[in-house]
Amino acid sequence: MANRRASITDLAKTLGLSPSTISRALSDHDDVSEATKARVRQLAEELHYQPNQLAAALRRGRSNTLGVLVPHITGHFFPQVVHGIATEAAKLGFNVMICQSNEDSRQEQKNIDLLMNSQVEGILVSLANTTHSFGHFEAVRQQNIPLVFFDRVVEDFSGSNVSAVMIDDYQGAYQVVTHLIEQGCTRIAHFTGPLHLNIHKNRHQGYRDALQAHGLPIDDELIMFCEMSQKGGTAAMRQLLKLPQRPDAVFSSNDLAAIGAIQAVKSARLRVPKDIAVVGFSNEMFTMLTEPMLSSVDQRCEQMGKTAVQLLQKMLKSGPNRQGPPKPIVLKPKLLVRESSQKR
Amino acid sequence: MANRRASITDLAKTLGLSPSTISRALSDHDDVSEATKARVRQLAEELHYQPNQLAAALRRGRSNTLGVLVPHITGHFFPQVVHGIATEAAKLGFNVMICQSNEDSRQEQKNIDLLMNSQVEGILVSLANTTHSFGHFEAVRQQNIPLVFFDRVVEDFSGSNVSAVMIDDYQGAYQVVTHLIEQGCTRIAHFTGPLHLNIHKNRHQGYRDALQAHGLPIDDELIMFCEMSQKGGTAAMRQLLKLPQRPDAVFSSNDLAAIGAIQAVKSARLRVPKDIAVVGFSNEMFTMLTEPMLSSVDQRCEQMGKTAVQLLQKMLKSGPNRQGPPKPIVLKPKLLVRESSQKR
DNA sequence: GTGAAAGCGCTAACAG
DNA sequence: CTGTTAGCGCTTTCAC
Repeated sequence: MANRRASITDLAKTLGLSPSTISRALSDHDDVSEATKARVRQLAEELHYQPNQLAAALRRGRSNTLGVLVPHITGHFFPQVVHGIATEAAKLGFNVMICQSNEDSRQEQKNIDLLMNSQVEGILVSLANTTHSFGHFEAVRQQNIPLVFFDRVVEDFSGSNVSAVMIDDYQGAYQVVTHLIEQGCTRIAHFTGPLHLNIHKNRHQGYRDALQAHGLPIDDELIMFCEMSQKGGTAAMRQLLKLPQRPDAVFSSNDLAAIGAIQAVKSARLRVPKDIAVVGFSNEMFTMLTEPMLSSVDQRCEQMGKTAVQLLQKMLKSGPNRQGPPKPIVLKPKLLVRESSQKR
Repeated sequence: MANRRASITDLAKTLGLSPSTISRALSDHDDVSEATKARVRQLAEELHYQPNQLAAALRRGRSNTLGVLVPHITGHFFPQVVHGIATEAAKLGFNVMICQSNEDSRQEQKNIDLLMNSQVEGILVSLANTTHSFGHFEAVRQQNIPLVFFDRVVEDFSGSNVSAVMIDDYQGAYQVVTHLIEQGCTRIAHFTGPLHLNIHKNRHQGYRDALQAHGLPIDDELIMFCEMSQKGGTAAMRQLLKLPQRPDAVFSSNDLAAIGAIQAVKSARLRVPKDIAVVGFSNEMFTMLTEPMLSSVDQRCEQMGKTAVQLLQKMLKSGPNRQGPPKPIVLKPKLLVRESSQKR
C-alpha cells in the first residue's frame, strides 16, 4: 500500500513538461516562465511533492548535512553544546546527524566512518576520553572534510581543514582565584581531578598562577586530588577541616564537588561563605538551587556549539586552499559570583 | 585538491572485475569466491574505500536513518530521551537525524518535511507545546512512514503506522500520594501547572483519586496552581503556611517547585520531612543534592527513548498491513523515596 | 524558455 | 561464480 511519493518525473508527465523544467521551476530558476512555475508549484502542492534529498545530494555531491560526534548526550555540558550546534546548523540550513562514542575510542572510529559514508559535509567532534591515537581522523583529513574539534580537542592534530573551539579553563580558574583573593581569602584550597586531563591541568595552573601573581604561597596541603563528585568533595573538605590551620576558601574544579564541600562545611557548623567561601566550575543548573547559591564559572556551552558550526561553515566556504589552517577559537569563560563566595 | 574517494567503479577497474562483483564481495555475498572477496577487501582497505550511503540508500529505497523531532535538547528530560534513542538506534543499526522544533509548531512542520525529504525510515516526535493542529503529520501517515510519538503525544491521531510511548503520570502521582499517606500525612497539598497540559492533568487526577481511595477529603485550599519553578514553589508554600491549619505534606508536580517549597519550609523554621514532607516529580539530577534529599518520581527517560525506537522497528518490520495500529506503550514510573518524605 | 541526455554511486534482476 | 543491464530521483550541461 506504500503510497509512493510523487517524483519530478511524475510531475513532468502530468504537466507534459520535461523533468529538467520541473526541477528548474521548483528551484525558482531564472529561465523558467512565471506561468510555468506557477503551474508546477500548484501541482507540486496538490500532490504533496517532496523532493528526495538523497537523490539531490547524490547528484550535487553535497549532502547539506553536518556530522556531530560526542561522547554522550547526558549530563549538563554536552546536551547544551548539541543544542547550540543543532540550532545554529538549522539556521544555516544544515541538517545534523548525531552519534555518540560512549567514551569509547573504537565506537568513535566507527562513527567517524559512518559519518563519512553518509557524505556529511563537515564533522564536529568532542573526543572520547579513551582516545589516544588519532588514525581515524586521518581519513577525514585526507578527504579534506572540514573537521572541528570542540572542548576535548586533539592538540597536535592540524591540517588545512582542521580546527578547534575550546574554552579558556586557565583563564576561568584564574578569575575565580582572583575573585576569592579580592574577598579577602588567603588560604585557598583547590579540588582537582587527575592532571593528565586538560581541563584539570589548565584549571589547576590558573589556580597556581593567580596565587603567585598576588603574592600568596602555594600550599600543597591545600591541593586535594579527589574524586570530583559530591562525595569526593565532602571527603576532601573533611580532611581540610582537620588541618591545624584550615583554609578560608575552596575553588573546586567542578560544581558537584563544590556542593559536597559546602555540605561538609555546614555539618562542621561552619558557615559558607563567612568562614569558608566556595566556588565551583561549570555553572550547572543546580548551582542556583543550593543554599547558599554556588558561585561558578559558566562555560558558554551553547556558544561553543554555535561557534563550532560557524567555524565549520567558514571552512566550508573558503575551501581547503586558503592560507594555513583556521585558528582555533578560545572562548572566554564567565565568572558568576553568587552567595557562596561573597563575603559581604 | 579534493581527494575524491574511491568508488566501486574504481575498485572494479583496478581489479579487472565488474562493479557488481565488487558490490557483492563487499557485502559478503554468498556467491563470490573467497579469493575474490579477499582481493577486493584488501584493495578497499588500501584505498580507504568508503561506501557512499547516499547512493546505496537511493538505490535500495531505504536510508537506514531515523528522524527525531524534539521541542529542544535542553534541561533534563529531552537530552536523556534523545540519549536513549540514539543509543538504541545505533544498536539496531540506524543513523539518527535530530531536529528541534523550539516549541514552535511552524518549525515542527518544517522539520517533519525535512525529515521526510531526507527519506528517513521512521520518525520519532515529541510535540511542541504550541502544536494544536496536526496537518503536518497527515503526510507522514499517508506515506505510511512509521511514526512514534513520545511523551507529548497526539491522543486522537491514529493510523496503521502510528503509535506512542508515554509515561503513566497518573500512576506516578497516585503512588506518591499513597506513600505520603502511609507516612501518616493527612493534609497533603498539591502544586500543579495548568490542567490543559496532559502531564499536569493526569498527575492531578492521580492525586485526587489517591486521596479519595484512602478516605481523605479533597481540600481546594491545598491545591495550588502555581508557576512550576523554584520561585513559584516558594511562593505557593508561603501561602500554604499561612493557612489556619497548615498541610503536613506537599506533592509537587515537578522537582523545581518542590525545592522551592522545601526552602520556604526551612525559612519558616519548620522541618522537612518532620513537619512537612515533600515529594517532587521527574527525578532531576539535583534531587540528590538538596538537604534533605528530595523524594521524586523517575520518568524513565532513557527507557522511553529506547522503547520508542524498538516500537518503531517493530512497525518497520511488520509493515503497514498488520492487524490494526500497534498499541501505545505506557511506561510505569518509579517512586524514589528519599529523605524529604520519610518520617522515620 | 524548454527539452534531451548523461550520470552521481550503488544494487539487483537476469543471464550466462 | 561473474558480468551485463538498468535505474533509484535528481541536476546540469548542451542544444534548440
